[in-house]
Amino acid sequence: MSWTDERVELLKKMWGEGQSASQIAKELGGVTRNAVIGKVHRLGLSNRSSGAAPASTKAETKEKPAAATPRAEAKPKPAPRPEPLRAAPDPAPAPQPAEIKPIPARKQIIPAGQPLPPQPSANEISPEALAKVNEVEKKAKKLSLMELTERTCKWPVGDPATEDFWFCGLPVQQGKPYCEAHVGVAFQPMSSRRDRRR
DNA sequence: CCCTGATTCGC
DNA sequence: GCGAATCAGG
Repeated sequence: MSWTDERVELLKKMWGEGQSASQIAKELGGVTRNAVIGKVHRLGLSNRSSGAAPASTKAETKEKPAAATPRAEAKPKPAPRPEPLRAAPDPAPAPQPAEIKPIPARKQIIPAGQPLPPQPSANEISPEALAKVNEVEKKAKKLSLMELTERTCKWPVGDPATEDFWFCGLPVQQGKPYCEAHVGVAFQPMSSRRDRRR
């Protein structure tokens, strides 16, 4: 893959929105996060500070005081970040890019991708599996929607309409959207579902 | 371990 | 210009 105008544009857009290099890489496809980062630097649109807030979980600015790298020795590192001139008082803290509106006004839509959340309905599920879940939920990482990744259990817990709502977040089972315990209640073998009829 | 961005340097 | 390898850190 090469950096066509379209791809560069998407890169700029996503980077501007605070997306991580790896997320951008996945979106673009055919490139690694390294490639994305490299491109970002070459484009000179490194520091994401345009008066906008982090927008995402992690979006800090790293500072390199002087870490002695084994290979290169002399590294001219003058001004890390100028940003002096510009008398612009501009008190407005939130510029509003006018395009990023991930979450509309909606009430509380649950999350996710596609097959997700069947809350355990207390019945129809093997007692063992239920016990397991209840046990695991205590150890859950209680992630917010934004914190979910491909490797975190996406099992929702609690009432979305309440503050007491979170996602399990434990390590998922290979290829599944949930952790082991939740996979247990999410994927019922047809056989065991039968005769459990109340 | 998972992840983040930053930098270097051979291609 | 590109990006893997590496570094530094959360």
